[in-house]
Amino acid sequence: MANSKHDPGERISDAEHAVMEALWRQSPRTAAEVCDEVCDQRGWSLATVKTLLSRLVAKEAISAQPDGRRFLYSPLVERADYVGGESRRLVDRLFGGRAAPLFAHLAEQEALSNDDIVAIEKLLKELRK
Amino acid sequence: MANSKHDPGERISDAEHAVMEALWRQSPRTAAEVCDEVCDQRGWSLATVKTLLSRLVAKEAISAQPDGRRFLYSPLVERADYVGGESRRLVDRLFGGRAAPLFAHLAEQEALSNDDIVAIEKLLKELRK
DNA sequence: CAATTCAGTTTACGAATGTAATCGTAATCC
DNA sequence: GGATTACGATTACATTCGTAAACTGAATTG
Repeated sequence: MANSKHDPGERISDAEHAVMEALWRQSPRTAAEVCDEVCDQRGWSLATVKTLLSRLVAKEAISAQPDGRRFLYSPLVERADYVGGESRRLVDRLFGGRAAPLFAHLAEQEALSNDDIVAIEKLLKELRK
Repeated sequence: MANSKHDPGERISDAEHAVMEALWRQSPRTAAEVCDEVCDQRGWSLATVKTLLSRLVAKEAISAQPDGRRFLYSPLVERADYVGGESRRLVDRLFGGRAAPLFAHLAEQEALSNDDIVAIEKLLKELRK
């Protein structure tokens, strides 16, 4: 394996993931700033965001740098690692670890747009070199 | 949208999914038969399987046909629907609904074997017709 | 027919999750 | 400088999940 910064060890939940996305988009951020970005979309209160931030700190998925009396939160887990892990999990669970059947399914469900197809063909060309 | 038989409405959990897989492989099945197939792999007791079967019935993910004093369980949710739904969820959550980035990630993580690549190219050829 | 066995149902119980409210305290505003 | 604000920390509480054990009633067995 090449480069995994920090395992969260414990898994990141759905709600927590929304907070991670906000921090991946920009960091470091205060709790209030994160709330600005997610509270509306998810119908959350600031208190909820604070809870989620604490839990993420506990899981070592993010760090909290003291800044005066508050904290600036930053991701410890990289988005690429998280996304890779989750993708892998799905492929393992549902497709016996093979990616091709996943694509077959996405294709069947018409989840592949023309843009997707073009993009993927380009990728394949790269890969087979 | 084309054909979805039965939504489970509630989501199928990880442990429940293992039971579903057993029933998708073959059905109808009794609790004991399901246990034969999964208890070893997961280190579960028969009691656990019974609980999971009950919960799946409650979620209307499977049916229970009385057969004498026991039940024969069968999936109500089709595997293709479940798999499609889960795949879609992942793609939506992590890739903004676009499949191409998922593909890129799998490629980067070397999660694509040569066989996968060949299979996917074949699929793409079909699709663009 | 009484005892045992077997199948489903009910109850259990701790950990994780979603979603906050409350508390304690440091800073800031009149 | 007392009141109000702004934060994080602590506590809360209903659900879901994982993992069973206990219970109940029917069937089988001796």
